[in-house]
Amino acid sequence: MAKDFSTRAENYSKWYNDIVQRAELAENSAVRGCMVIKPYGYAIWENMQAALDKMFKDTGHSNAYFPLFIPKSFFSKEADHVEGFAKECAIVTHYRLKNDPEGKGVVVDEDAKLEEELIIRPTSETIIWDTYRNWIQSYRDLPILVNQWANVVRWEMRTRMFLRTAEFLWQEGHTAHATKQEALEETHQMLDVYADFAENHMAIPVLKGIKSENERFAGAVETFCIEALMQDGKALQAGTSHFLGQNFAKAFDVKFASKEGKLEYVWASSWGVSTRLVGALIMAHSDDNGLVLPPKLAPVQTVIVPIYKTEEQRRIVSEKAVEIKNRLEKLGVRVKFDDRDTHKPGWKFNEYEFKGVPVRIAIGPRDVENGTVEVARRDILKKEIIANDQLDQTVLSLLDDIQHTLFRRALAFREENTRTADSWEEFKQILDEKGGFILAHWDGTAETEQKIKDETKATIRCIPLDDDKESGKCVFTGKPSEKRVVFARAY
RNA sequence: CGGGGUGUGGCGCAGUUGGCUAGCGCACUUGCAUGGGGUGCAAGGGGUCGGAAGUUCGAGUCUUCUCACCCCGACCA
Repeated sequence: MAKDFSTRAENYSKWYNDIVQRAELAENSAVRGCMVIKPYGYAIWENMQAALDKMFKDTGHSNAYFPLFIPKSFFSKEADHVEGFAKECAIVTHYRLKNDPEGKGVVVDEDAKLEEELIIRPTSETIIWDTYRNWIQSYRDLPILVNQWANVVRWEMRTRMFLRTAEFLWQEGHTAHATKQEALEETHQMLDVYADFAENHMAIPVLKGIKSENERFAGAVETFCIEALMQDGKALQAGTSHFLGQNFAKAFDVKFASKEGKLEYVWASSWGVSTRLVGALIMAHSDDNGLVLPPKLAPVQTVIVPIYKTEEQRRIVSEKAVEIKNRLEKLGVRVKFDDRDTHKPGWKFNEYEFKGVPVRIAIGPRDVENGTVEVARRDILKKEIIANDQLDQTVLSLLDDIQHTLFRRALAFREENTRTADSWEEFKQILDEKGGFILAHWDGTAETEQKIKDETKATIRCIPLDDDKESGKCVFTGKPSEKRVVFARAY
C-alpha cells in the first residue's frame, strides 16, 4: 500500500496532524490559533453532543444560553478566578470601524471606544452567577440545573488542532444548590456522567480523581477530573467537574432564604467537556493506517463500496447495494453507499480506512452471483466473505464488537503503561524511558509537586477517587504519605 | 515575550557564486484503456517567487526594512 503519511513511531505529533488533515477533521484557518472544523470532524462532535446532551437531560438539566461578552468588572470579583484567566483573555475595546483616512481599507474608529471593555468569555461562571442572583431568592428557586453549549476563547500561545486552540467549542454546566451536600453530589454525578460517556461511547478508559491544588480550576474549592492515557504515553484531561463551594455566590452576592428563613449563600458546581475530546478520540484509537473511530461516534458506521467493470454490472451491483443500505438503515445503522464513479474501489478502500469507518462492505458482480458480500472491520483490519442473508446480524454484531474491542485494547494499553515508582530514580527512569501513568507517593504539598514538575515536566494528573489507601513515603521528599497519586506528562 | 527556522502554481518541494522561455512530484482538466486494495498512457491548464524600497544592463537569487507563519521554551482544557 502506498503510504504518504507518518507513523506513530516515526513522529507522533506529525502522525496526529496528518490524521487530522487527511481524514478531513479540521484544518488551520486564516486566523492564528483557530481551526476550521470540517464537516467530517464536526459530525463526530455532533455525535458527542447528542449523546452527552441526552445524558444531561436524563439527569435533569436544561440548556440555556448566556452572552459571549462579559463586562471586564465581572472578572475582578472572584480573586482566584481573575488570576487564573487574566493572562489569556481576548478583549473588545471598540465597537466601530471607519474608512482609513489614508485611503487603505478600514481602521478602528477611536471615537467608538467602549466605556467598559468586554472580555470574550474564557468560561462563563461570572456572567452566569451575575444572572443567577436575579433568579434566586428562596430555597424554592433551587436547584438550578443549567447547561450551555457554546464557544469560548482562551488566547493560547501554542496551539494544536482540537487539543488546544484559541477558540474551542464545549458545554459548560452551571448549577446552584441550597446545600453543600447537594452541590457535591451534583459534582460527583456529572463526573460519573463524563466517565460513562468516555468509556461507553468513546471507548476510552478513564481514571476518576481529584485535582491537586496546582491543577485546580481557578475559583473552585475542589476540581474533579477524568484522565485518559494517549498512545504516546501522555495523559489527557478529558473532562472536569468542579465543586465551587460558595465562592461565586459570595463574589456575586447570590443568597437565598432557607426554609428556616435565614439568608444563606448558594452552593455551586460547574462542569465541562470540549472539542478536545475529538483529539482524545484520535490519539486513543487510531493506528498507522489512519483514524479509527468507535462505532457509537462514527459519522458513517458502515460504508458500501461497489465494484464493477461494465455499466450493466454497475447497475446490478448498485441495485443490491441500495437494498442492503435500506435494510441496514432500518436497523438504525448509519450507512453510506459510495456510488461515485470518479474513484476506483481500491482508492475508496484506502479513503475509508483512513477516515476510520468501522465497517466496510464491498459488493461486486461475483458477490451478486454468489449471494455474498465482503465485510471488513477497521479495528483489526480483517475481512471475510459472508452470505448476504447473514449480513444484518453480522454488521450489528461487528459494530458492537468493534466498540468493545477498542475499549479493551485501550484498557490493556493503559494497564501496561501504569507503573508504580517507589524511588526518585525509578520515577525519572520510567518517565524518560516509558511514560504513561506513574503511581507514586506524594507528601501532599504544592511545593513538592512544583519541584517535580520543574525537574521532570510531570504533574499530578489526579488523586484517585478509589479508596486504596497505602501508607508510604513521598517519592521526592521522603515525607509520609497515605496514598499513591497519579503522575504523568500531560497534554 | 526569549531562542531557532521558513515564505516559489491548490499541497509538498527544487532552483539562491545574479543571466535569457522559473522547474519537479502530488492534485486538477480532457481523451483512451482500466476497475475485487491508492490504475496506466497521452495531451493540457494554472505561478505578482510573502510585501516594500534599493544595488544592477539584468533580481526568485544580493542589501535594507517590513509582514506572515512554523518549531523550541514560560502559560493552559
